[in-house]
Amino acid sequence: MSWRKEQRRAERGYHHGNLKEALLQAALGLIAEKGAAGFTFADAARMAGVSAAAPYRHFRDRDELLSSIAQRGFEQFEARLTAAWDDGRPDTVTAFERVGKAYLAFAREEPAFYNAMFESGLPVDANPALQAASERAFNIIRAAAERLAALAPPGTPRPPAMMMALHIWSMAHGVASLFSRGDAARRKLPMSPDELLEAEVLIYLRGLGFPTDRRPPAKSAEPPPVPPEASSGSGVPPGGPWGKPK
Amino acid sequence: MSWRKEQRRAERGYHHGNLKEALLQAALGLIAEKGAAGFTFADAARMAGVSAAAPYRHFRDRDELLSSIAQRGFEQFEARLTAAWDDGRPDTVTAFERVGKAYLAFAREEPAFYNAMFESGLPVDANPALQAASERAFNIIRAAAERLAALAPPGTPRPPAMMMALHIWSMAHGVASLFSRGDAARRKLPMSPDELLEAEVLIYLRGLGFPTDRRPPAKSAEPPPVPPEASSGSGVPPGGPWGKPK
DNA sequence: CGGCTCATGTAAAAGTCGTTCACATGAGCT
DNA sequence: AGCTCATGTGAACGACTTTTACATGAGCCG
Repeated sequence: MSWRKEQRRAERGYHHGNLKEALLQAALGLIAEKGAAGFTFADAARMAGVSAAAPYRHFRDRDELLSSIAQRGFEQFEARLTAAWDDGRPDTVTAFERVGKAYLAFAREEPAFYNAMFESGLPVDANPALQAASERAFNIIRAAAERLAALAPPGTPRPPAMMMALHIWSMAHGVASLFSRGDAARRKLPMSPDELLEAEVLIYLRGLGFPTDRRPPAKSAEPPPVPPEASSGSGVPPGGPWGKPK
Repeated sequence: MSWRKEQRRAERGYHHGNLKEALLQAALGLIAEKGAAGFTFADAARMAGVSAAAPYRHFRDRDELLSSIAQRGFEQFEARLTAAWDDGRPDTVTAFERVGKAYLAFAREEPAFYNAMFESGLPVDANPALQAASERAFNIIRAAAERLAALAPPGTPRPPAMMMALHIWSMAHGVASLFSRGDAARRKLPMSPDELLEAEVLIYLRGLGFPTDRRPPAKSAEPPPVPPEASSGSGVPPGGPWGKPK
């Protein structure tokens, strides 16, 4: 039973050398399989091959470990949203939808981070660093909404970018929470969460007056950083945004 | 300290008489203040004035208590949504938005239920009764979407009602989870969660081609159960759905 | 190279929970 | 009156969190 521990101890000596990181990784794995609620400080210590008291040299308590994970999560989240947005290339609407997909992809592919960030019940606003990280992630959506709002078709009132950002955030979060994870994900849906969110966003954007048809594959020429594009399409795609894809 | 317990015991004798209900109420209170994660079986027992083992005569384990609460929550939720929908009176769009507001109101006014239902991490689909209750609640939204879809303006493709229902659900859930409770609720918003959701839904409906202007106060005459109403309004309200109210 | 020091780890202990088990109580039926 | 079974008690077990006193050894200083 404990020969592993002994052996590992032999390998690394009395001092672990990188316990903090090892604990974070262990916790990540545990949260992924048992949820933030089921995750245990003692388990993480065991998994790292140290005593139950050792983690207290690196984290004030269990919550601080969770916060650290959430923090990292927000950072990775921000990175993925940033990459998806890609500064609005090749065009604002396409990039915008890519951000939505990235949101869902993150929820699906990083359940542990997502769990720690949004479902662990830890008070985000109690930790300034955590709040700042969350803010930075949201700012990606906000910046994207800003650019999108600037393209509002002339003649219609320009929607407040902040409101758009909050709307999109709530859609992505709602779909991710309800359909893209765990329990309700098993609810049999007429379409995938990705398709569901894409249609939702497209309908929403159309409600704001944006042209939302899929554009034809770009002619290969590199478009300028911020193409004018103001009203390139005409309007409603045949069948609507929910037309069966493929 | 313990005179209360003694006194209560004197009042009610060895047998509590209504322990199951008392435990549910106690748990509800505890969840409201400390969240489903922080809620403790032992605490509920203490609050009901019985030993820590007593609850096991009424619930298989802690999870079953939580499930019972979630179940009740879904039932109350369904009742509130049903009342808000009011079978589509006075007109479908108005009633539909009332359902959205009811969703938020429930999340705000019944944090304990909401927590148990959506944030406690208990496997909804593992409990058939729970799943059924959740299904019934969702069916209200679904039925409302059905009626709304049937009113789709002629000439435009008719949106699938199920999709609409899922979209509306995700919006309401997203707004409720992110802005209407606990942590992120303190994020300073440019508008209230209610206004946020209302605008979101209106824009969405407009994207589907529905007329979404506010109608003038009804002339006092009782409208027929399902008024025709198909395209009573003209289209875009001045300033858009996000126009500063009041 | 020898010794100091401090970060890092351990063991033990206290307090809390969840859960089980043998036993106690008393409400309601016969 | 007596029986019985649902309901409550107390004690006990193991797991977890957190604290405390003590151990180890890596890195630095002379």
